[in-house]
Parts: sequence; C-alpha cells; structure tokens
Amino acid sequence: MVKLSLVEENYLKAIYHLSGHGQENVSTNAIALQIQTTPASVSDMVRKLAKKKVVEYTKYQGVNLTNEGTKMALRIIRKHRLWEVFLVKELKFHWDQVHDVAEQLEHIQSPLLIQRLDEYLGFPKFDPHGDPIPNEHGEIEEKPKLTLSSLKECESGIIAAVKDTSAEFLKYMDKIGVYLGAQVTVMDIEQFDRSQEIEIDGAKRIFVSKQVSENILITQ
Amino acid sequence: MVKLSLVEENYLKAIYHLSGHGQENVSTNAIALQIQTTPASVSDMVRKLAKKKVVEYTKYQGVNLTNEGTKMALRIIRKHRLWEVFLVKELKFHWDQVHDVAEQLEHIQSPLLIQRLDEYLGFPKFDPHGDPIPNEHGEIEEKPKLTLSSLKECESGIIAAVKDTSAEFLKYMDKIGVYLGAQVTVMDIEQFDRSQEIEIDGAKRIFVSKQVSENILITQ
DNA sequence: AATATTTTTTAGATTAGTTTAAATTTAATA
DNA sequence: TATTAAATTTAAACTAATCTAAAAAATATT
Ligand SMILES: [Mn+2]
Ligand SMILES: [Mn+2]
Ligand SMILES: [Mn+2]
Ligand SMILES: [Mn+2]
Repeated sequence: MVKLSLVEENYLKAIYHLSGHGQENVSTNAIALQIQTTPASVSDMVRKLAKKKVVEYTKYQGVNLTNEGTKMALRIIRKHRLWEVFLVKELKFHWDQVHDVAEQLEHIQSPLLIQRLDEYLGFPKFDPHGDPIPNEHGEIEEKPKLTLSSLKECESGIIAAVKDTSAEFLKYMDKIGVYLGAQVTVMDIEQFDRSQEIEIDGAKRIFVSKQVSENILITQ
Repeated sequence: MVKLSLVEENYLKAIYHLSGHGQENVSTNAIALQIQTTPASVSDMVRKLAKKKVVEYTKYQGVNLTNEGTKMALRIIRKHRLWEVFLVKELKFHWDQVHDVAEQLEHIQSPLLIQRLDEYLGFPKFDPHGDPIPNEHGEIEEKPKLTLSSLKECESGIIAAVKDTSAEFLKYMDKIGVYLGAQVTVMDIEQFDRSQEIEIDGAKRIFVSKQVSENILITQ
C-alpha cells in the first residue's frame, strides 16, 4: 500500500465525496472548487495519483478512485468521523464546531490510536451529522435515505442526518429545534415554493423552505 | 503573534529542549542532530526564525529563543504532554507508545480543543513521564529534581520522572519494576562503576547501572 | 459544419524545505 | 603565531505543491 502526503489524502477525500461513492467520474474543475485550488494544480496532482494507482485517470475524461484509493479515502473519512464523535460526545463540542478540527485530526497516522479511539467511544456507527462511520477495512454501509422534501403531507419519519454540515446550516437547525433522532411530520406543503410546515416530536410546528428540507435526511 | 508552520514549530521545540530552558545558546549542529536534518538546513531556518522574531541569532554564535519564541515552544510542549496524558490515561496506551503520536497531535491548531482536553483530563500537572505541563500562557513550573545517581547509601525518595523517554529505556523501567510514584531507597553503591542496589517500595531489590540511575529523577 | 465557449492540460515560475558541495569562520593545537 | 581541524554558512540544485498564462481539447451554439 502506497503512502500518501496530507495533501494527497485531501485529494482522495474530495474525489470520493464528489464521485457519489465512486459512481461517476469527477471533473478537474469540480475538484479544484472543492479543495480551493486551481484546475492546473488538480491536473498535475491527478496524474501523480494515477501513477500511484489510487485513481483511474484518462486525460479530459475526469478521474475516479481505484478500489485501493476508495479504501484509503474511507479510512481517512473513518478517522474524521470518529474524531467528530469524540469531540461532541466527550469534549462537549457543538456539532457545528467539529469539522475544521476533524479536518486536521483525520491525518494523524496511528492505527493503534484510531482502534483505541473507536473502542473508547463504544464503536459508534454514525458521526454527529448522521453520517455512517466506515470500518477499519475501508468499508461503509450506506443506507439510502429520503430527504424531508420528498415527504408528502401527513407523512412522517425520524431525522437521521443532515446533508449540509456547514456551521451556518447547523446553527439554523438548532434555532428551529431540529436534531438527529427527532420525530418529524409534514403538516402542510405550500405548492408555490414547496416550503413545508412540519411538526417536531408531535409538538413544535415550524416552517422550512425547500432549500432546507432538501438538506434534512429521513429514515422511517 | 506570528503563525508558524509545522516544521518551524519543530525547530522551536528542538531549540527549547537543547537550550536547557533558555540558559545557553544552541549550536547549528546540535539542532541538526536533534531533528535529523543537515546543518545547512538549520542555518537557513534559523535565519528565517530570527526574521520572525522568535529566535535571537548571530552568525556563528548559535541561537536562542526570544520570550515570544519560548512561549510558543511551551504551548506546543503543553499540547504534546496533554495528548500524552490522554493517550495513557484514557486510551490505555503504554508510556513507551505515546511519544510518536504526540509528536503529530501537538501540531493540531485549536485553542478550544486543547482547553477542553485539559478540562476533560482534570487539569493534569505532569505527563506520563513526569514532565510538567506548561499552562495556556506558555509558562512552566520546573521543580529542580535530583537524579537517582546523586543519592547516597541509605537515602531514599520518590521516583518523579524519567530523563530518557525512549521506548527502550521505558520498557527497561517496566522490566525492573520502576514506575512514577514509587518509593526508592539506595541500599548499596559499588564504588568501581557507581552502580547501585536499590529497593523499590520497601520490597523488591534491583541493581541499576550509573547510566540508568542518571536517567531517573527523584523528589523527596 | 463552422464558430464560439468552456474545460482541461501544459509550460514556466514561485515558495517551503531540503540536500550536497564549496567557501568561510571559529576553535584547537602545534 | 601559524597551521590544522571543526563548525558554520553560502551556493546551487532538488522535490512537493502551488500559481498564472498560454495552448489544446471538448462542448455548445449558431
Ligand atoms: Mn466533518
Ligand atoms: Mn461529519
Ligand atoms: Mn513525548
Ligand atoms: Mn512526555
């Protein structure tokens, strides 16, 4: 197994997230946008990663992870999410404060550390944003979830995750009282803009725009 | 306050450790040896650090930390030692396993993280090797300690720290049953090689060479 | 199909950190 | 004090990662 630099690790992660779990090839521009760099840098790096056999790449055709690359990306994501759990559960961070620190912690190299951390946290299956935590072999169990926006009137479910994990969005979730595990029922849908009136835990009623309801994920 | 790269942080730490808490100037070669690089690299870097006002440097005269530089070095050491406590106390790492991981973790940038970690651990005063943990202002309280080798026959004390924190030395400490907090009494000193027969906790008796007794620190 | 636009790649330069080899300064010794 | 040895600095070159600008390829539009 090849050894990657911190920068290379971030490229792998970006490609993983942009490819929709390996489904479609990722464009140079998309990667550049995601990791805040130039398309020229991405072109260079992608060639380098292809030489290391962690991505499949043909010029002008975009890039995707190899099996090896996917496993490596998922091991980094595993670390990211385990650290997020630690920060929230143990160090009482708020779920909108953990991402930037986890971006740093995910690059710490120590198999023992991450094994012990997993154990210490009681082998959590999801991170504070409801995202599943891959296992040590770089395997992930993704259950397809509905967006709140796809629910019809009178339908209900459990809030399982958020798509948008930006601090702004998470703070807004807090403000309106939406949290993971909450019971939600769609009371009314405004046909004009697809905004919803929803009921949280059979009590509080709030209005959410379509932009918001598309970023809330539901299980039933 | 200037912002330093990971590499620059390691230089500061090396200079701190080699200067004996700022007492004497540190030579280019000594730094090169400590951080496994070439004297040429050190010369370059030291000029760079002087420009950033974290070290005082005159060509051919060696280098030392400024007040600002000392504070920064101590904040990194604070992080290193707090993480070591976390690894041993919470994640059940052995005291000979923590150093390399702490070398990575000490560079994580998040004041909130380190503040919460400190709190989580109960504001520890010493790391697993008996070294004092600096406060958040970059201040450290160093109590002068005796080496075991300086004790005379029949004198005793408490083992407070180890000077050598290499895995080999620490494993040897385990093997002979030496641990922090143990009561130790010097039973006999061999004049020829200054080796000692010592008694641990008024029970077990062992022999230690001068090389070993010089690396064990005592309080009374 | 021809032209225009967008995307991607290449070329050349830049920065941080490093190395080797040569030059210089300091320290040691005869 | 003169010479030698050791330590230190400078010079030149290298790698990883980045950027700007220009060239090339792919798409979209007339
Ligand atoms: Mn995150
Ligand atoms: Mn997350
Ligand atoms: Mn250490
Ligand atoms: Mn330590």
